[in-house]
Amino acid sequence: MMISTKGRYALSTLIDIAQNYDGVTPVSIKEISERQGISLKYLEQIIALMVKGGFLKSIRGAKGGYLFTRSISDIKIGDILDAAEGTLAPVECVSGSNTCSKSASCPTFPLYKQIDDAIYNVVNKYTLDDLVNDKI
Amino acid sequence: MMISTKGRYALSTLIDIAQNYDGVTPVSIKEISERQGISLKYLEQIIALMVKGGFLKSIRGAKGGYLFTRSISDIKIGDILDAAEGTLAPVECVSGSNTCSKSASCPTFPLYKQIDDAIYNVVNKYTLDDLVNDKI
DNA sequence: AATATACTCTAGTAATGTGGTAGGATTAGC
DNA sequence: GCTAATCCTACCACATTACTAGAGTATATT
Repeated sequence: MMISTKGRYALSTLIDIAQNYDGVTPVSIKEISERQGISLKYLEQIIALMVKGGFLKSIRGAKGGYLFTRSISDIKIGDILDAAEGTLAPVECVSGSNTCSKSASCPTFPLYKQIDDAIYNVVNKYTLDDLVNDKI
Repeated sequence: MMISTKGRYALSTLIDIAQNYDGVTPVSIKEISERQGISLKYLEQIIALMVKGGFLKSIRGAKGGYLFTRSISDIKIGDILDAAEGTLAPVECVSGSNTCSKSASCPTFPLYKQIDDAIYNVVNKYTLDDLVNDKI
């Protein structure tokens, strides 16, 4: 399973916020936790990754919660999953910039690269808006 | 990393056998272990998966080793990786036959399904022969 | 027949990653 | 000042991964 609960909960959480934001009051972790059935404390950590990733901003204190920093049609699924999981690379040798030094002579490298490309091709094709509004 | 050492070693091992089989003497674990830099004992277990998967057959005793059961152009990469890893599914809900029961109403399911399809589309497009002879 | 070589099977184990839990500090609305 | 909420960091149980180890079985060669 290359996408752990972190990535899946992150996606579900952002979808939840998109669907439940009334336009005024920020969405609290407690609400999301109850609706999605995710432990409040674990969710805190996942949401922290989403804030760090720049998708959400927080409003502290009573009546606080989270809001999107920009339109959900500007947030790519691949960016969310990368922020939550670190990377979606199928093997380390094709992970981001640290491409393996022996790749030129490695008979398996082109395969791993194609798998990696295929995955990112899908997740970078869709935005959060596509998921929320069933455009996929 | 969705492809662990098991899957990677399995692939490298099969490629090694294809490249080093002289047409007469079976290829021994010891040889492969030395060439590929994989512990002999760990390799035993990985090769056992390849025998179980039907790609290799063993010749026991002195001068024994392993041979392919069929042409390497008839062995799909996806089948090798499935035999080694169990599954390549990115999330459990799209893994083989045990598709999630709530998939119809799940906003993320179509995404996971597309990722899964994209991965298998690549690994089922190539055979071991393609990797051995740089046709990829 | 003895020996060495090589596969077979099963158990154990260290290191790592996953999926949390816990507690307290900080901030802001009322 | 009380309460609701985020923030921060430490800790921990469990599962998986990546091996190591050892005893057993088969067979080619001498």
